Amino acid sequence: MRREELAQAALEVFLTHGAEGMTLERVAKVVGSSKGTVLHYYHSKEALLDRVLRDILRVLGHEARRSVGGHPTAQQKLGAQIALCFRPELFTPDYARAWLSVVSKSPETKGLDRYRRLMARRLRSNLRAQLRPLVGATEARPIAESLAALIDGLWLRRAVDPVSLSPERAAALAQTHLEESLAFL
Amino acid sequence: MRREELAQAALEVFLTHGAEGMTLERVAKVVGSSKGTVLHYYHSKEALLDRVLRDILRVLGHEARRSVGGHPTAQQKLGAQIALCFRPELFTPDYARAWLSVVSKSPETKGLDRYRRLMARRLRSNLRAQLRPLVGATEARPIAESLAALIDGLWLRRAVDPVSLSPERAAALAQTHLEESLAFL
DNA sequence: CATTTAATTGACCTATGGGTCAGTAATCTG
DNA sequence: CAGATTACTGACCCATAGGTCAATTAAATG
Repeated sequence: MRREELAQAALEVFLTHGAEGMTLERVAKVVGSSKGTVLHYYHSKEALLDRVLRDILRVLGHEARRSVGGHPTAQQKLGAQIALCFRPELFTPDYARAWLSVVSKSPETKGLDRYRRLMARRLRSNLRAQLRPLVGATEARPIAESLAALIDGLWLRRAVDPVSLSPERAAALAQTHLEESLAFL
Repeated sequence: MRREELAQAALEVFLTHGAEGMTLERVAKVVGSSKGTVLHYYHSKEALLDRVLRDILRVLGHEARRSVGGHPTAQQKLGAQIALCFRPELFTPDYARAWLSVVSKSPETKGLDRYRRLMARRLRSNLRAQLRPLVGATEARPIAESLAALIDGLWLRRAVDPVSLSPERAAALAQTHLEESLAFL
């Protein structure tokens, strides 16, 4: 159970300080312990970060299935997918910055790259899968690519400018882009 | 003249290793000198990084005026602006990663934040200014915002996945998005 | 209760990286 | 040529951060 407590603390530190800033000492302090204890349960920082990212991805995947799968039509599924990307409790400056820190650090660390790839691929392939029945396979790809890039760009802006872009506005921009793309066929 | 040489070397290191990875020792090694020498000409790493970013922004601004200003119509100006964003010698994995490292580091360093803001604001306001005569002031803003976010997202993808997105394809996606937005009025 | 097993700590090691400084070599200048 | 300024170096300091390890304490178990 101490392992879980530490994973929780690590997530907290990760969200406020990013991947680089998630130091063993900070994690230890949150749980009122020492660096040695953290390393007793996770043999390296990489292992701890791995655990944190795995947890995030698991929750996200679960939410995606729950939220997107509940709708019958493809349009509704797409809308739900976009809404999920910009859910106010998810589309926060903290999350955005933390994600950005992973993306920016991943080239030089092998473990992180896996999660970044997974995240990016999952979004694109989900969008494409839901677009296919609407516009066909050949048209689905560029639309999914463009929409995914737009979503990434909006997240990036959320990370660097926490005030001037609300979740609602971001979601609206993405939704508009999708509708315009669909109208052009 | 040694100052210029060092600025050049710093730019080189910055592009290959990012803002964090631009260490004084690496810069010194490029110019065949020692860390002390670098600090002799730039009293801190921050000052050196400042110089590098200032240079990049100056060149970019110059290119923008030259390339965008040369066209008469607003549509052509917008096309030129997009083309500039994805010029093959600019839209490189190195540039993208370096830029990303600045964005991701900027929250905790105030000097960097200035340049990030400048870069982001410049793109958005340029796009908006050229959109205004076409669609009016009220419509120009959301279109510029969306297009800027898409461009950012495409740069981000370039940074993390250097192979699967060519400059031409990225430019085409942005151009398509612009045309679809314009057609909806 | 005693012995083993797990948990926890803090001291210590190493590496990195920014920055300081005194001393030395080179170059300009009267 | 002499003296002053400038260029340059390497040794050193300090902080951070990951990781090791032996010793100590707590807990479980026969």
